[in-house]
Amino acid sequence: MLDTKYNHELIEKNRYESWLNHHYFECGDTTKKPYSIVIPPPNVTGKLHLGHAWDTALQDIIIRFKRMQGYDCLWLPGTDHAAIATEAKVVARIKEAGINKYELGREGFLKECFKWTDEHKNIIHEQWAKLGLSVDLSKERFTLDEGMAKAVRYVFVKLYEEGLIYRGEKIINWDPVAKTALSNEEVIYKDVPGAFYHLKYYIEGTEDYLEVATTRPETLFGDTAVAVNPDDERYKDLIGKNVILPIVGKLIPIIGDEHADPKFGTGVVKITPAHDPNDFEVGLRHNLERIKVLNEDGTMNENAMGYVGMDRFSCREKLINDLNVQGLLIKIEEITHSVGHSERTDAMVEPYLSLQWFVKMDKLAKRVVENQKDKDNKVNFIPPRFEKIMNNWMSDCHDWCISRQLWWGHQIPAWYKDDEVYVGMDAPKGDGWKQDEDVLDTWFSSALWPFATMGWPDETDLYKRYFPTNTLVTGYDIIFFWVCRMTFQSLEFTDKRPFEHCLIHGLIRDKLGRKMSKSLGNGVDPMDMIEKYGADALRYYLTTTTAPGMDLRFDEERLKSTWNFINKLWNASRFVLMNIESVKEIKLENLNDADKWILTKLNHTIKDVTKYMEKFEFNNVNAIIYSFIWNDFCDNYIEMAKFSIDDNNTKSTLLYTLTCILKMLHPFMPYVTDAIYEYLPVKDAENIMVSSYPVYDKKQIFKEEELLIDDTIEFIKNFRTTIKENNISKTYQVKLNSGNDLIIKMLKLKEKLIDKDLDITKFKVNSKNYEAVIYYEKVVSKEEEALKEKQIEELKNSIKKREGLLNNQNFVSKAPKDLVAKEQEKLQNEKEELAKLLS
RNA sequence: GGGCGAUUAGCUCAGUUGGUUAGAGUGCUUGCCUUACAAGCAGGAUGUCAUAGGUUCGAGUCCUAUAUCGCCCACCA
Repeated sequence: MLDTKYNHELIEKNRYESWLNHHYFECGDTTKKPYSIVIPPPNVTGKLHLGHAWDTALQDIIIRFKRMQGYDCLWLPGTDHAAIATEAKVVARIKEAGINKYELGREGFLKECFKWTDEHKNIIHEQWAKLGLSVDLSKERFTLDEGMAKAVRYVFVKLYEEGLIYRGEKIINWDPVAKTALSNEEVIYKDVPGAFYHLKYYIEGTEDYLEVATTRPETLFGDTAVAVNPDDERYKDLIGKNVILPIVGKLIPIIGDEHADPKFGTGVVKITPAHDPNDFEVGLRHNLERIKVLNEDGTMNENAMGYVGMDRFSCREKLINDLNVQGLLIKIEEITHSVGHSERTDAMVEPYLSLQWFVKMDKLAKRVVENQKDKDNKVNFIPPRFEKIMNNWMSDCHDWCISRQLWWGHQIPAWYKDDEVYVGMDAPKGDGWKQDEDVLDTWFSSALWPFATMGWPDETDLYKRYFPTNTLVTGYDIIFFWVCRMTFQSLEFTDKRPFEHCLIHGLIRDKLGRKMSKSLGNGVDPMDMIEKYGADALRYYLTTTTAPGMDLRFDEERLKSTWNFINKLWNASRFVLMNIESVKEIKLENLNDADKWILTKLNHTIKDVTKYMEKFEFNNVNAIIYSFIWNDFCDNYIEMAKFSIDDNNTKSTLLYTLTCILKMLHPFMPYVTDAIYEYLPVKDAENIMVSSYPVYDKKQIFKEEELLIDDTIEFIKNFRTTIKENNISKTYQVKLNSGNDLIIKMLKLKEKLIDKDLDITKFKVNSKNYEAVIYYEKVVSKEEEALKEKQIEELKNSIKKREGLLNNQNFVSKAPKDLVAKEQEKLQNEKEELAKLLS
């Protein structure tokens, strides 16, 4: 027997271990159809946050649902080495011990990274267990494991051979703190206060100067031209002449280039090809020299003359001062402009000329867009609007900078000897070859996740059976980083989409709608919430409160009310279990009206719930199942069942309905449903998670009884409302013109029934089939008189409106017939009601 | 500059292909310790569905503008 109170802590304790011991999460039953999901591997950088809890709960719901529907389910777990993020954490950790990574050396540092990784994998495992995730741990992978390394090398080599990976000197985003290149996607643009410095670039041999505005004056050491628009009447005659570069004193040409926008600023742009992507392009067109002025750590290099070694920002300050002294500074215009920052280190990113590896995107991206036009092979986004995001990005994206000047990651499979480059799976034979020191962007390996984790490039059984995967679940914030890249790599290398469905969820925000972040201190630890309310409540709350794709404002009050819902389920189960001990087998025969009614409602529920489960609309699942359990099952059926509780048919119905409820809730709240299921005297499986999902059964639809009990409930409600609203004292008597046994019992009318009219205050109560007159002694107060007046007024208005509608020939002829009939019926009812009030 | 989303009860959110009295939870309120549950039961009140037009017999829902908030992308010398 269940305890008197729902105790999530007690229920969830040790249950996960038991599931593991039974190997319920493991895939491999080849008699069934396969269904697969790969987990978005969390970074091994820290603990899981609420977003992870949401994301993984969604996946667990899908996988448990499919498992119960009879699929052989693989939910493949794993973690991501998170190159730059983890390296930054480990660097910080060893720094506390007073060590820097260069002292440790590459090998020693990687050892530290693996140590860190193991620690965090443990934390993640514990948290997955707390959440109750039914991942198949026997298939767990890591983005930096042997198999992934093989796949990564294979892909790199292939793309290189096809000319889709190349090495080139380009302007990339440089993080001076992590001292590595970044991809465009790893740069976060933020609006920060800055300034436009207006400088004088004197024209050679004259007293005239060009006014040049720049936000980064310290780059002037790398200037190799100033550009004006060739159509700009103000300056076009100057093209071909030279200006004197301030401070440096050397001559640089004035060139004409479309890049200079006559309407922007002064219309004159200084050109620094090594430190600006646009200037780089200008430099190419005009064959300009590229002069770097910065070191990797953001200090000024030897080209910065007297400023060598200074940090870029102090250099800027001093330089402006010096320019001012020399009369070369015209003005400083304070502005707010958006400046790129490193996603991980938050350092201001420096556009920087550098030799890096790139993935050429045109062809790969085009294929994604093409594939999305193929109905049978596209990735189906839920909600569909996110497809546009992928298509837009894939239609206009730059080459992907994939090399990182880090140690933690997949080392680039390229070897150099003098001017020779060798790219291959393994090191080339012969002496003198040196492997590229850099590693790959972490997303390069994550992009292969859905197939590389299954053994690809080998044609393993796992790969053949479970790839392509069925569904991927992730947040909209990583569509660019991950979903797009998985899609193009999958199409390129397997000729298949990586997943059939892509369920997109939003971000978790705090109650005020702000992003949860460390700096705001508004983060909520999912483990704290599990401790307070249980994993079941947290999962149900997270996955059912918003529509797909929407952000979620975390509201602890609502989580609390979810706990109440589970408590309700618990108590309903208690009631059932207390009364069905004698049931040895479920027999649904000789049922009474109420039994038939709940079975009918149950089957409607099963049908709708299944429909919405298939569509991943879990908020709609909640709306249906919540009201079925609370309103239909608890408030009405259990109350009615109390009158026939000794009847085995009612017992069977109670048990059967509860079993179906538990099964429908199981994907959402695995712990409590498993615990209650264990107590059922009759069950169809050794464990609820391997039991079969309820199926809609037409034979359990009893239309007539459904209407009858619906009407009975309607009548009971009307009766209670009448009593309450009219303040009718408990001594009332009732003449039941037409009623039924349930009405008498539910309303406890037995002692109050009379069979003749009385000449005292009375109220008529009715529903479609039933009618009663309530008699009681009461003087009507003024308030009640006023209320009555108001009701009459409202009814009259409503009747007038409805008559208008029904007199409208357009409506009568064009609207569906049953709708018109319904309206007529409503009108009739209203008229009767009015007559009653006026009597 | 381009795109996307949101705007519905005090609060947090639903609202299917348009169907005529717009829902839930919470909060508020009235009465109940009715032996599954007071973390509950039985009732009640609360909305110009952001604004303005339009289409339609009928609009929260479709169309066109506008406003406010948020997000993404691009640009920013």
